[in-house]
Amino acid sequence: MSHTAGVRAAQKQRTRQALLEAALDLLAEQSLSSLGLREVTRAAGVAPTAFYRHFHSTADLGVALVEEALGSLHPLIGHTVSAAGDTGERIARAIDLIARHVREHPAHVRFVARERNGGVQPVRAAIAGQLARFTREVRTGLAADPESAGWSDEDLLMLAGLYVDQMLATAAAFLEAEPGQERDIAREAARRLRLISIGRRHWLG
Amino acid sequence: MSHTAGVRAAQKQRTRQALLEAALDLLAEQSLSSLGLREVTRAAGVAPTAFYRHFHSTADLGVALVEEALGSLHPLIGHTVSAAGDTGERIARAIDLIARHVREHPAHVRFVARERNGGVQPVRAAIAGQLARFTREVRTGLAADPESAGWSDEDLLMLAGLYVDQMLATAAAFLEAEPGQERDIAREAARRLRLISIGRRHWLG
DNA sequence: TGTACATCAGTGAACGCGCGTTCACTGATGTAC
DNA sequence: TGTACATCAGTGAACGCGCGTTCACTGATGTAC
Repeated sequence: MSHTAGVRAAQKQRTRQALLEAALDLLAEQSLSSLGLREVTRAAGVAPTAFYRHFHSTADLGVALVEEALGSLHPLIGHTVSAAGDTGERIARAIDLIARHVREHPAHVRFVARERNGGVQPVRAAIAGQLARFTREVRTGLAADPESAGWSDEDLLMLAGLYVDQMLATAAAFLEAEPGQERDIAREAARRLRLISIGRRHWLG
Repeated sequence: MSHTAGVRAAQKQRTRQALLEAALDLLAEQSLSSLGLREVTRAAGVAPTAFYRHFHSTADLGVALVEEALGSLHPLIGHTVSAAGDTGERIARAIDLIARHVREHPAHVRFVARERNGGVQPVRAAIAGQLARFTREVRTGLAADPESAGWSDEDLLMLAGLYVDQMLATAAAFLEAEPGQERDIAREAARRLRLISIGRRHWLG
């Protein structure tokens, strides 16, 4: 393990990860614009000054969290949109996927929901950028569907945006749910998606 | 003007209003969870300690801001939902109304969008409460429409929720708009509402 | 109308505390030969 | 493999500053007679 290309680099990554995780933890109960650098380093178990070896500021750390929270989700999107099955099955599967993601990564989801309209501009911009990418990916998935024959690109983007917004709203609803309410939220979300699907089917003509 | 029932009370109201306005101003660029009491009193031109004569904390002030931002909107809602005209006209009018409201009260709208998922629980709860009220009011408006014959109350609530979420998303989009982009945002919002209306028309059967 | 007392919105000094940032440092890791 | 030097992630002391909260106060407004 002497020259495995970076004992030092690996340790640096570990500290960076500790900072990100400590921050995410603290963000369960506050927003980024009130998150303190000392708070984060204290929770991560390093000296305050170590922070500067990794980030310029908490806003900078926030942008890194956006990448961590949303960057890995892109493959999943295309997969879900272009899945097989009839409308009802696809809706059920999409909602299941959201529910599982919220269960497994509640802190990341909360962070994105909170900072999407939050007080830190670069983070807002980073989230908007990722969501715009999701919207384009969903659009591409929808375009491949025979049901989209005759649709303009503009209309496909509109529909994709509607779906992406709906995903986020559903995720946020799962987050706020009392234990036991999840089924109601899933049913309401399914109904909304069904209505949108019906609108889609009758959009032309 | 000696005993017009409250020179003192009137002055107190004026100070309270100055605090609310100063806070709203400061919240253009940060979120409530990082808003300081001293910051607010400085901007309002009173001593820090004066704050306590009006609010327990900035969270308490936030709840008052929610009331100010959303409380007066309820009459407007019913009015808009049960307006005359065909679908296209009603959609155009609703979006116009949102655009004007955002233009006239940008700070209030930004505050609500930001704190809806923000880091201050009582404020989040207050906003959720107001939005739930809006949803019920829209539902009542929709129920009066002949097009809603045969709809279950659950489905009407779902549709109302979809509309309310859409209103908020549109308002948030107007807020972020560069000058000149407003028309594009209005067109996209109209398209979304049209698709939802089509879904509504074909929901049964 | 005039007087004497009560109320209470806003003041200003003081407190202890945690903040972000600077700086020179240490010592393990990396590199050249 | 061994040695000598360079790099750099993390440290710890120190700084000035603004924070939220307490307290006793002041003086205009309100009330009772």
